[in-house]
Amino acid sequence: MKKRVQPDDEETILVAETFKLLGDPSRLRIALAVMDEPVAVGAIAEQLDLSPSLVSHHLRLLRAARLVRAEREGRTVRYSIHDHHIEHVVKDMLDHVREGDRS
Amino acid sequence: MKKRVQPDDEETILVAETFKLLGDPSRLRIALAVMDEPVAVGAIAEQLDLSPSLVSHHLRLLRAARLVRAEREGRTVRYSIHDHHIEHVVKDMLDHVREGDRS
DNA sequence: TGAATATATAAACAGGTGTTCATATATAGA
DNA sequence: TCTATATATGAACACCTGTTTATATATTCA
Repeated sequence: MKKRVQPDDEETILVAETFKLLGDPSRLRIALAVMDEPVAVGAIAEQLDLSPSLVSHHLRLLRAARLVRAEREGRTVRYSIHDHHIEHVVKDMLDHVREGDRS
Repeated sequence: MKKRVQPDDEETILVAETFKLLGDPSRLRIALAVMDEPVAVGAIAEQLDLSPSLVSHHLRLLRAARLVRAEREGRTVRYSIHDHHIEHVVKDMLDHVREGDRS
């Protein structure tokens, strides 16, 4: 129950790996696409104009890092953002980028 | 002054690029190292056991993305985290990772 | 100016990674 | 079972990226 502040090496690597997942445009778009509601793999692929195979590949990684969660419903599997935590991280970073443009 | 929610393609790529920067262990460690106070390049290199050259390389990227800021003081240049925004992003992600370990 | 220290930059290489294509698995309905 | 649809997985490849090494720039002090 002790609240550590500075991460050890293992945690640092885990955090970096998670950031890296969001560091790819396709994966980030997928994460954004499932932000509001559960979306099926095929629907994500259509919306983002990516192959279902590629979307599935990325979803597996995102899921392994608990960035998204899956729920099966018959033949389709719907993915959604894992929790509000991740939502905040993405939105905060978006705010950071938007603060940067002097337009 | 309009508050957009969904990023366009350009913003998405920028956000991804910024996440990618934090997605490398060395760069993340550097970002963490300058979290509390401005630290000189050489001091960061010593503390993290990285070459000054490598640290400088990474700092240039972090600086270009406004993740850190630099202030020169004579021969030394001290770097610090750019703002609390970035601090939150990193700490939130750390929390996410820590929620994951069932130990 | 010249030497010493602190950063920064350039080129090059090895290892990693996103994507595609082919194939496999899973579920539903007939 | 057979067919059709929705996801998932494996292998291969082209491109990218972190790191090293060498060199350059910047600042201080004598």
